Amino acid sequence: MQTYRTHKCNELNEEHVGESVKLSGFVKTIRDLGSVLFVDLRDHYGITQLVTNNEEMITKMRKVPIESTICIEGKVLRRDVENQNPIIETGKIEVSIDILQILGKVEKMLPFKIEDSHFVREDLRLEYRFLDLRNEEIHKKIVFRAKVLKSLRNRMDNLGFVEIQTPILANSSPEGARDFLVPSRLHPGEFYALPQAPQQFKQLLMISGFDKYYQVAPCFRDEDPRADRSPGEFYQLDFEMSFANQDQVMAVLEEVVGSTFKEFAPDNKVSNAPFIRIPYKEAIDKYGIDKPDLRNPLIIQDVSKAFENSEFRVFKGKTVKAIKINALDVSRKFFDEMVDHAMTKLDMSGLAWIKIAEDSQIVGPIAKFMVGETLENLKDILDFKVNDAIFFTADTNYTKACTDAGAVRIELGKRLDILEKKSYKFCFINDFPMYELDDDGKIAFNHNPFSMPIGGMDALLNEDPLDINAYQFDLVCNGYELASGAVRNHETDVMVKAFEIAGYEKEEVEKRFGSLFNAFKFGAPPHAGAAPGIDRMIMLLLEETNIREVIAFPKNSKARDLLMCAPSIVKKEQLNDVHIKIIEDKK
RNA sequence: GGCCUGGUAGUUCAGUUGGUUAGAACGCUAGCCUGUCACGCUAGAGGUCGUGGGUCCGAGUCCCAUCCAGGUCGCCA
Repeated sequence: MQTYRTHKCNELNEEHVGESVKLSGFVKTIRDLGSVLFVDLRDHYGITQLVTNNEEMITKMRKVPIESTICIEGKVLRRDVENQNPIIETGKIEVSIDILQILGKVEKMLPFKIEDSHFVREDLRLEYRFLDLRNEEIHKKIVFRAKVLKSLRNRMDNLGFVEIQTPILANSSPEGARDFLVPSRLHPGEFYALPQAPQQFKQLLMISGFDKYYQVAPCFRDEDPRADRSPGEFYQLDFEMSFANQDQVMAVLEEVVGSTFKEFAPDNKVSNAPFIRIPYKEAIDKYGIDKPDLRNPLIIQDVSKAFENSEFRVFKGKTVKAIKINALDVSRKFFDEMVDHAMTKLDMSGLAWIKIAEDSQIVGPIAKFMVGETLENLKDILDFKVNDAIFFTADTNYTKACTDAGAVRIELGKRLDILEKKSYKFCFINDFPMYELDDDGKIAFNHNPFSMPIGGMDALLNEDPLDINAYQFDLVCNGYELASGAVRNHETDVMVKAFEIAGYEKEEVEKRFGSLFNAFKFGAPPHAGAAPGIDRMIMLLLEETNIREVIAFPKNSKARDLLMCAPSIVKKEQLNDVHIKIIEDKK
């Protein structure tokens, strides 16, 4: 039986000089100097330099294509001081190639140089992902991910959570994204759905008395991807707690997520618990978005009042939002480019701005309207000084004025380079509205319908639905939504009422989530939970902006697996088995 | 589905106002080289300029269509 190695490629050092060793790995590079030849041998652990000046061995080694796997036997040799390589762990020694065995030869031209794979176009990298992953930098990210996962599990275990696996072949979810469907062979015309989240299962586990559940849960959603959103499937650290309130769930997130960031980003400033809580409405007001990047110091202010009696028709009677910046070093060109960006990229109808010049004069395209009462009011609200500049967004629709300002705030943060460096700023966005008006002006759930309305039945009966908030919150870090959490609604009468307000009959509720609804009738404990996104956490920790960088085998932006060629056409027999007939797309 | 950006050698890219034979670097092949570590040097091979139409004396370059890729909006509690 063959043994492949006595040591890994990161292990040998001066202590081993003189020993006979056996190493296996990938040929990273061959440096052929004629009468002496060097090989960098790479494995998962590190790199060791091999050397030979034996003519026969040189000839043999020259024929080994780069990236082949080889096994060598040789002696550990000390390198002269001037020939040492401080960059690699094993830089003080090298190993002679006395016996060479080629284990796996590269037979085709490599599609790209392994060291450069990070710069290669993404679809080619994904097609040859197994080579891409050989790149040490990319390799490390996957190992890093494993360490984070282990740490997360340890933290959950230490807090007394029990890991329980829930079905992958599950049922179609009543709310949210499109499902991935799996046709049933045994039951013609019926389908499983891959879970968008183990939401209903984890609630059932609470009713089963497991008290604290968690799971590194695969979640499947058939939606278009984004740079920060994995196509098709992703992982959440899903957890749920019985007899717990919102603060207790937040405390778990602070402990688990916060500490994990501190552990894996030791050079960065990480928010201390308790994380700041920002009610949803306040977030929209101050940041124009429900996932604010708090590294950005700019805050949006409401200046509608200043324009109530203004002659400036574009603003008069509208919601007007303002962002004040220090414009000491900002050129006219900066303003023009911001306006251009707002109109072309942000799809805004315009972007107004003024600057307070050295002589306290207001300058800018709308400066002439900044007079009298308007100016006095603006000064009161914004407290601006010489060299400040102010950007305005205005709209008859309150939310639109806010979100426009939010987009401008983000862009200003980027262009002015004022984001706090090396820091992870966490906050909770809470008090999400229970309902919103849909496109037809009807009352609809703003998020999933499982959350407990704040105020319970009393609120549902006596308040304007649009004023009711839910025990529903997000954990946000540096502008990314990291987790969603909620106190669940475990009271059937409150649930029926909640659905009634959204226009659903009781029968509809029982039909769409019958199992859960029925289970609630058997002594459900109040429960609450959350689910931080694991891929996104790791992406943030590695300071990546593309989530596919932290996934071993990601799908591309059209949800295709370019390596395994999925999805693919299947045999007719397979379709017959599951009672599926393909209908040609008529266009 | 909408919008933006891109597609030129195996890879990453350049290619000016439309003008002769489409270039560079790295990789690949062959040769030289005893201390390299992104080794160096010499030579060579390698192209349907995504695809299909069009304008023009002439298209990598301009126009139209289409495919592919990335981003973004819709969508995603």
